[in-house]
Amino acid sequence: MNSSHHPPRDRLLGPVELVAPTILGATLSHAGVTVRITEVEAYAGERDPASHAYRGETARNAVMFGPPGHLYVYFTYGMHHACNVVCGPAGVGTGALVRAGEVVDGCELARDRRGARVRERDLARGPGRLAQALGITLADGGADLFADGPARLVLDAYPPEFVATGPRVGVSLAADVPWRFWIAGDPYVSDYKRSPRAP
DNA sequence: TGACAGATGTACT
DNA sequence: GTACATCTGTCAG
Repeated sequence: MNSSHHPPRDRLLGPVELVAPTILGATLSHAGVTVRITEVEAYAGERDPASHAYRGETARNAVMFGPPGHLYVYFTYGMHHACNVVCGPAGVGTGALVRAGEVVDGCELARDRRGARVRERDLARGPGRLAQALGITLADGGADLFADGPARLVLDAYPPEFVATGPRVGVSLAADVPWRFWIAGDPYVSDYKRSPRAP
């Protein structure tokens, strides 16, 4: 149930490290697949050395400097896409990386995209896997998650259970800042890996 | 469990 | 031109 009378987009305003955990338990849908979000990370724009927005706005990260509730998609390691929900007011460049989820609808489609041999638990466990399961690519960058488009975010289940906190995965700067949030005990959460370049 | 290849955009020199 | 990235799958041990 959703007791708030505010539009869902307004729930994404505020400091991203406080907003990000409220995305846990929400559902993200795209192209016939829906996932229940189990793990997120906060990236705090120009005040966060690990953020793509740390050095200010560029063509790549421009979406994060726009209004909240839009999808910032980036492509990395030459083969993986990852999805962020833009948070905070326009201009600050903050967002929440959606790191993992449980596929709750469209399992067949997700498996087609991820491969027939992939275990159900691994369909969307990890940011690259989640984007692939949902069929999200750079073409979806900038999509409004609260409009009548192909990508939709439904924020109505928080808090799901106890929220656990720890350092973010794979970041070499600000490697100890505890801005990774996941649903405690949930099996659909990725493994922690510290960046090999972290101090 | 751990090391590493894989492939390309981005930011910085 | 160069280093490296909000990663994943595979193979050695």
